Amino acid sequence: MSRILITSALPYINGIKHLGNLVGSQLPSDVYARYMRARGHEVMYICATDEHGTPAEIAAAKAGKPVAEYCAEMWQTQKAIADGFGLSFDHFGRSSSRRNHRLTQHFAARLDAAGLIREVSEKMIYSNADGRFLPDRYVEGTCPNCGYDSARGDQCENCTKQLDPTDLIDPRSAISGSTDLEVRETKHLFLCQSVLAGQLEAWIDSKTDWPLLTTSIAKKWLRDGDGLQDRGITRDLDWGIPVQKGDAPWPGMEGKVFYVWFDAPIEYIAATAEWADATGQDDGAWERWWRTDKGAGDVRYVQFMGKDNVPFHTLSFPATIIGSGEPWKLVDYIKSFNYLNYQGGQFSTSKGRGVFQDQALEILPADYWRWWLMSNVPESSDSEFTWENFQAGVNKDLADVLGNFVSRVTKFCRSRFGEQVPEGGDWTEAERMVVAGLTTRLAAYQAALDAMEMRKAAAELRAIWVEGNEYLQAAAPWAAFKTDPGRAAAVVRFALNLIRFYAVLSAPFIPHAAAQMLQALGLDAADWPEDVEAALSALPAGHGFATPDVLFAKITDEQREAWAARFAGGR
RNA sequence: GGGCCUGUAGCUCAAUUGGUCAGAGCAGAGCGCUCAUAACGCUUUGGUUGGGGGUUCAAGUCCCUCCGGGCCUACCA
Repeated sequence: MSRILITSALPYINGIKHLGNLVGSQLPSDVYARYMRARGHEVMYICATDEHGTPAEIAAAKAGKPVAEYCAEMWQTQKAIADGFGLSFDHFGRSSSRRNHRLTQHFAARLDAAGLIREVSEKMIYSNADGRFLPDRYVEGTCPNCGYDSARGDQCENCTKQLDPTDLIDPRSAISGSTDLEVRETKHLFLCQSVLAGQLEAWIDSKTDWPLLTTSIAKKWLRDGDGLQDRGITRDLDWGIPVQKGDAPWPGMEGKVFYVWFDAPIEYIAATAEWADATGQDDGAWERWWRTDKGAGDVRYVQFMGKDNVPFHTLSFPATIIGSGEPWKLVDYIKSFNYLNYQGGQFSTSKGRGVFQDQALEILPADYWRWWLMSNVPESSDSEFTWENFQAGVNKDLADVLGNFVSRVTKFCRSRFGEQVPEGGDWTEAERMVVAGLTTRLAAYQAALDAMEMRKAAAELRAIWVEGNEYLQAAAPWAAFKTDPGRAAAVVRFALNLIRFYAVLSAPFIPHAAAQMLQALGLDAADWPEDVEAALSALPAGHGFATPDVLFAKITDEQREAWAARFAGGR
């Protein structure tokens, strides 16, 4: 048994996320966590909301609520949605927690003591009407290059020229539209990542088994231009973690907070501490996951994220950890994903284009989404959601191949033998062949999941389901029943055991349906099969079951068309 | 502008990292079965691997070039 620490990238707090946010971190990490638990490993699976930063403040203002209240409510909402999708976090924390405040301030103090923090004085745009400094992208104006009138302060969307907000002609606040802007001098703390660049590069180079996507992004940042740049880790905002050296004030930094990307990854650790608090345990309980001097030496730590998160997880956060000089656990493997597009374009929160997580759960059970998203997860390149593909995949895989198998076996048994596992007959060559085939398939399935190759794992699982249909067709218990009822009984007994087998193996991907299958068989739980032959003999003759309802109703053409129209845009 | 990824059957993806006639699922066609959610099984059509050039005994894989798609470029997160 090993100990596996799993973190999913933190969803940002400013509203309900669309499916793209699920597919690249939360779902694959959940499949992995469920699988590893099923294999008997000790798992700590952590996620949290990422609550700080300008967008959170703006979203709260739009909702007409104090930001703390807004975040608390949105956390509840996101938690409920995560539960709805069956995400099995050991703890779903908040980056605004007391634990994260203390830990973030602690890390800053350690970095400062190590000489890795320097003060930088910067000129920033201040909006008098908004009463706040504006990040570059929140300053709009006319592009000096092409004349586009809605260019942003970081880059002109029209001509793609990189800009400085002070370059803009007639600059205005993107928040209020106010032109009452001024340049103000402000002091910020920078993390001296450049000092650690050599260590970081050596560390990245040692990770030869990481996805290409992960290492290529990391190396790009390490080597581009003048190499890894120092990074500002503080902001002039109200909502956030106050800049302090541990418990002590930080002279000159009064009224400032840490940058959201500094405190967000630290929340992985803090959320584990929140978990210990919530379950009434002491610090040792979470430290044994995170401190290599306190028991985390044998932990394998895996992170899941979309590609946009990779620089912060390969460089900034490791710089924080390494720079602290303390024995915190560094990530062992980073599984990164590309983007999921929607019907030929991007999912768009602002345009209401695509399916949002709450809407997804309204229209279909979680397992439909889990299955399709994971069997089409963007592992090697961006992938695309279309309603046609979604309908075809779900109907064929879940309804026809798996659901119908459960249906045909249980209904046939009920009509011929009644609702208990039938007695009589013995295994023949046919059953032994299936056991041999499934043993090979199971090994491939496990290998894919061990390697976090989600598409491959899904394909193997599907192939395992198909074996059941092939077996039934060949064994034809409906024909055997007429001449040799004992043989038919043996086939049905074997097939009912296959349902149990499928429930166990499918649970990482479709936990709700798997639970229904077990429940129909009158079981609360079932162990992962270490031996296929034994697993397929687990249900004895005489064991009662209940013929389940249709496991997966098919998506009709009418539904598909209605949804395609509803989610085309304009939420 | 710079960097990275990507282009394989109508669709979605594989191909042990340079090594048998480039494979699977879906869709299409034919046959079979009748237990089942008109479900299942078997067989089968379909590819000059985006175009062109090069290296090699051997290229989907490496190099050059052109064309298309995408991402990143450090204050959105």
